[in-house]
Amino acid sequence: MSRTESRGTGFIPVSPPTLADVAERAGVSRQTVSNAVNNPDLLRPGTLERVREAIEEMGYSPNRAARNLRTRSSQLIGLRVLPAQEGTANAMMDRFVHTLVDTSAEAGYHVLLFAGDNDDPVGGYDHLLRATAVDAFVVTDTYLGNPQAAWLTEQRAPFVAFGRPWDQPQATHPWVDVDGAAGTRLATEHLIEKGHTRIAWIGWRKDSPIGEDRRAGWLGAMHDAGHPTTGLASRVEDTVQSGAEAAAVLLDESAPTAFVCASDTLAMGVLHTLWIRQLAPGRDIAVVGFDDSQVAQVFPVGLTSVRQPLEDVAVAIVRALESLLGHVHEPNPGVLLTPTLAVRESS
Amino acid sequence: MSRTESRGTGFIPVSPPTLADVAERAGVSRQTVSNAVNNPDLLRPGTLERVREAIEEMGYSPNRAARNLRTRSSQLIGLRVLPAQEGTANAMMDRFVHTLVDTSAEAGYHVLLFAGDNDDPVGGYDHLLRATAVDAFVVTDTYLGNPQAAWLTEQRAPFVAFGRPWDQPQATHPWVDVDGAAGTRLATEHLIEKGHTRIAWIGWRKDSPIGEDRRAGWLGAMHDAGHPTTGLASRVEDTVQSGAEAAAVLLDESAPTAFVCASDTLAMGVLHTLWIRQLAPGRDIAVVGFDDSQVAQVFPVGLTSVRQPLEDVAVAIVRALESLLGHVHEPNPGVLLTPTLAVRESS
DNA sequence: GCTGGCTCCTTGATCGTTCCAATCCACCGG
DNA sequence: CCGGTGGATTGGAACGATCAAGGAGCCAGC
Repeated sequence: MSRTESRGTGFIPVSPPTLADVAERAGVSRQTVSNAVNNPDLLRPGTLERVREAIEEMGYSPNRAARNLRTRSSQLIGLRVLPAQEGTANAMMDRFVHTLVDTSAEAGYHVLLFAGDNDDPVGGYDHLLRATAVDAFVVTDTYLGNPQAAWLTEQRAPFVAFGRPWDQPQATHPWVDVDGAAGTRLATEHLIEKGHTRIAWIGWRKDSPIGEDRRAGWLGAMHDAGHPTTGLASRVEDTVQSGAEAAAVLLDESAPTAFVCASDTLAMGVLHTLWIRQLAPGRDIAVVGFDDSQVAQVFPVGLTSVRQPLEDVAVAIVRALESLLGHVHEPNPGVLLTPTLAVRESS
Repeated sequence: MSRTESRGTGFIPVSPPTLADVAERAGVSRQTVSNAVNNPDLLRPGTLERVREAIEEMGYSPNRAARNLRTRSSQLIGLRVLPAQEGTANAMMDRFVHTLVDTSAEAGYHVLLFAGDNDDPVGGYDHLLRATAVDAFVVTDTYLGNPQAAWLTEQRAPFVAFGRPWDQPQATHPWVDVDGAAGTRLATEHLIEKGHTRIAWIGWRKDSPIGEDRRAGWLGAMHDAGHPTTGLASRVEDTVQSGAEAAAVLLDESAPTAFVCASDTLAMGVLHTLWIRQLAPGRDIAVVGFDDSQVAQVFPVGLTSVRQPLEDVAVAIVRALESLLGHVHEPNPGVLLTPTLAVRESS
């Protein structure tokens, strides 16, 4: 009963060969072909060879849906995408997603994107979970008060977070994060080494633990070096405009010679103010941003910026996912990676 | 035979309810529940109500794998992601992908990302196709000589291309593209309106049909206005450095008062040269870029840029996919959309 | 009263794979 | 010669949904 023959009639697309087709051709049973694919060690070398030839000749690939149904797994990892933010410098997700896709592929997984909805933060997760459409999630927006991590834990859904559980220190889910404080410390120490003593900080509002973390790096480095910090810190919204205004105020009131910013967006604001005041970035005033965005890279006066090791983050996340899905209990659920500093002309 | 009871023992995660579970609870057959989900019109209102209640109470969602197996479709759309390019201004894929995910979701599809490999341009496609892991593809990198479109056509795989089949005018696959020439024409006419007559062009090498298309828009607008173009065009690599050098040469030799560029990356190069020469963008020399990247948006002197309607592109692509997968024959396979101009201080 | 047609619902088969238990076979020691 | 052993292979069942037929039940019409 050759199925390809009975089906391959004219325009109707020929359906791909199945296990049974391959089995018939190789003169073995379905299960043997299945084993050849999944547990080659179980076959005698000769048989394996024969089956492999048949697979090759027929261009066989196991049907995903059937395998998923039987094994109750989809080999898919869900990643929620948020609305693209216009007017900010940050397009780092590109880098992260690409490595995530690459690394997942090596581990035998694909990445499934689904839409996020701020009104219903767990809706998308719920649907995919109940339909067993994905095996696990990667959660990237672990901002304060985000219910996703708690909800997923409650549902016993496997997931790995990009970002520490700031507001839930008792959380036990695996996470991977970048040590923001280490990044800003790196930036500040770099500036101190260049001879700066009055280094200002422009960061986010106090309710952002990520922002406070980054601020702590600047503060720590300044304290360690014995430099003053009073009047040198500012906390604003993450927009170019806010950064520009904060820089203007700081320049007027505290005469800093360098700026460390919580984001490239804010740094662009600083550069804007310098531009207006005819101050040359790097020569007159040093500026360091955060995220090493494309903006930092192509800006005429290259912007020195803290670069998150997003590739390493993605790799660590996939590792965590693997041990999670392989039912290997990982004793230490948290991974903290250290960023680097991309030094350019602005410092 | 209550399955949830027999399974929900202690730590073992309770498997989601199945069609049969819901059917038992609602006192109907499996098929009736299936119809309640997929063809509600077939049920009597009372029955439908009853089944819906059962579905609601049990939190039932159809198992994706089972449905996929039976219907021979995955409700997944494959999108190949390319390595993130560093040092260029362009992160427009973010915007595109997000809308694609949103629009696909409305049409009942999810987006599956898979890794691209330059050595094996069709490898990823081939695997997913043979495993019937996706229903269709969105092909974004339709550069010259790219074998994917032809290969997919040959395999009778459903796909929609973002980008015209430049080198294969006889291709019949559906595609959606942005009219680059219209964009640069818009940019050039905008500058002409501002009183400029010596408007220079900085574009890509001649072997890029997209680049030549964009160049044609500038050329056409200049001709129509009766302005000279000789010595005002330059073709270079798509890097900041090349853009800067080209701008320097053009300024020295042809004294343009404005630049239209094939990309924001090149425009950044122009701005670099202006910066060095102490020329103020927008006041002394006008500059227009292409893509409305984040760089254009956050640059201190906002960069006027041609903005591709990526949201509309994504919507059109999903429409095309729908009619493709619904076996509706679309007589006109090509959709050409017109970009807009995001005017900022640089012009 | 029987038929035909309609609406509403049910039953058995099927999609292509992997799990499970059984079978086959060669080899070995007693 | 027989039972035990263990590796290689097999056939049936199951995963959970939809498809394709096939009933009930009801009503109109002759």
